[in-house]
Amino acid sequence: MSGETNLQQWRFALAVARNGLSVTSAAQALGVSQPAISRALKALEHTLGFDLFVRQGRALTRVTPEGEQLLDAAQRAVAEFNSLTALAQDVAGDESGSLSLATTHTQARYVLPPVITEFRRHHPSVDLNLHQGTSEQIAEMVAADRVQLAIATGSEALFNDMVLLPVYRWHRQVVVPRKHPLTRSARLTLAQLAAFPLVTYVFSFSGQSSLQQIFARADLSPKIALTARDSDVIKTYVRLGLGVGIVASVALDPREDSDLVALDAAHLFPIHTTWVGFRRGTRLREHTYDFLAFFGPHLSRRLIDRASVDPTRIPELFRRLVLPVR
Amino acid sequence: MSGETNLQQWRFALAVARNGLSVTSAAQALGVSQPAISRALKALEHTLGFDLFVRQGRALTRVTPEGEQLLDAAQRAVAEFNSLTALAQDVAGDESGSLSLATTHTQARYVLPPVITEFRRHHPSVDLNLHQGTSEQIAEMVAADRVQLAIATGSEALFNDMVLLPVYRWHRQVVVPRKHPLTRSARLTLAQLAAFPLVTYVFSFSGQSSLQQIFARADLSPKIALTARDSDVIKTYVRLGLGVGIVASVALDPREDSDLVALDAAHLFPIHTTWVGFRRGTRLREHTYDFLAFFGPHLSRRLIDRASVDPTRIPELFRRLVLPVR
DNA sequence: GATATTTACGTCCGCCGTAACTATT
DNA sequence: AATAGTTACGGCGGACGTAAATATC
Repeated sequence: MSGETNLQQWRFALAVARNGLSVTSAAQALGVSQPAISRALKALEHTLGFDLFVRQGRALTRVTPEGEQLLDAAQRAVAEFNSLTALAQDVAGDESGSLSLATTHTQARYVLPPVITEFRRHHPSVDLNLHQGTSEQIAEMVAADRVQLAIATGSEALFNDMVLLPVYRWHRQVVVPRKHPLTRSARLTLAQLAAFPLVTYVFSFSGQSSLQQIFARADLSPKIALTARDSDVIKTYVRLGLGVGIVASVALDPREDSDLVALDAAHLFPIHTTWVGFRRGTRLREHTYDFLAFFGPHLSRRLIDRASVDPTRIPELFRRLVLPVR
Repeated sequence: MSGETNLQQWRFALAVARNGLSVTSAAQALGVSQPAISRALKALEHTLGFDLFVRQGRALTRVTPEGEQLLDAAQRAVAEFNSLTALAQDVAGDESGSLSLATTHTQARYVLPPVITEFRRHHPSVDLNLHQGTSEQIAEMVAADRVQLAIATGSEALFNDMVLLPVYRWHRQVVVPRKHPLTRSARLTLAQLAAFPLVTYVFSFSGQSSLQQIFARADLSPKIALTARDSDVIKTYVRLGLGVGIVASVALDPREDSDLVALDAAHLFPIHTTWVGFRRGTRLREHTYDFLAFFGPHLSRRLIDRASVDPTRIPELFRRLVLPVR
């Protein structure tokens, strides 16, 4: 190995690895020209004396075994340097900076607005980037290092190497128009529900603990009138009488949705936990700690730090905490 | 904070901190000109927006509180980057590089020669730097990051933030010329010893478990004929009949010292453990693992890695190991 | 006046972006 | 043809060393 490598080269290589082995998208993600990446990568591999990526023609097809090892170590080095920078800014009392987060529709639409408002009030000069997407898209943004925080419900398996902190729990509610037959029922049952066409989230019908399976276990197979990606669409179609809606409890606004009747369904479906996550090895800025505290008041700095050090202890650390149910 | 800091700046700042806040010696240690450090430091502090060092006039007198925090984090970042580089070289199968170690006279003179020989045979292209000094000097070299490995006996307190692995144990032996009265004694006692002037190491008479105290506890106060810094000097004066020598057991060579008689003194003085240490957070090169294995065959890669991860477990990890006594 | 740090200056090297080129589909 | 990566070129900026200046003791 002749010569020195530098952090920038590793940053570039990591960006390539994280952006589907595409030099172009890595360049876009980092805001540099594409030749810059291409050249730096070549120089890096040259000083290393071996390749990090396998090429087919000019395209990168996969990471070499050596690359796996080194990119892993490089990730740690880059993370450590980023932590240093974050610490420096905090010590400087520098209020600027950015906070980028990715979350789902329901969180962005119903849960986060007051949190964001509060945050902006305390940190007006931090520029906030909120990205909305499916769990998969959120996971992708995290993987490509485009966001610092991820907020989602379930799908923990998609977020490897992250520290996932439970924030609050919610259950499903059934929504129907006024005067719907179900409003006369004192305590809903699955059988009653299954008698009507259902309108609910797309993802509620796939996966392990899907609604499908819950009904199936009771030997019921309800008709699905419509699956949507967000609660607003669901409520719209419930209003049109298309069927009975099943939405997250947080997605109901007493005022806005006063034309609808919400029926408790906590006893029918399992409870969900919404979490917020960040990459392991990241040092959070002061303002990020603040954001987390606004989001979940139990998320004290002390608790977050402990969880960061050893994420396997998270269940234990949160066991005694009574998370709010919304 | 405006602009970016870079690793080099932090390396420089760390070097200054580690070299007694002297810009000049930091420059020498890093092999760069002194203005380079001075300038980089100024630039770093400027982008940070606050000072890392307190100045009195032009001289640096101490580290600021902010500096403490940041240099600590910077150390981690730099160490992580160095680890990356070390890994890269190993993955490249790069046999070059260097291994620098600091140790005491006894180790350098009696214990290390075969280790070094073996090492050179396996890694002829690694250039080896062996520095000899007192425990304090060794600690200083470690602190200034001028050596990767330190080998010493006792003085653990001087080597903070290091991983210290026990290698072997040794006891003291009494050496006298042939026909010395003590050679007739079957089993030495402190009282017998105290009847003669003693010749031994300087450091054996200072500190916690010094010879002085051992004799004092037995109400004895032997006459000290000479204290030397190395065993060769001691043996020389024993040969001249100046007194009875007390040396490390490893410092006796059956052939070379055939004109002297060695008397067992293991029952009189506490046993010592010689250790080898390296800074926490360092990633060792392959050849360094090899060196350690040659030095202490029980120092397997697995054991070293475990000890590195959590040095507090070292006593536990080594408990079941029977260290050789020499 | 000696020592250590800072400032000044000239040079060089490295990295970047634009643009042209090339391989692959 | 379009897409993605590489090579070529010109320019800018950062970092270094030498040398001079300036504090500080």
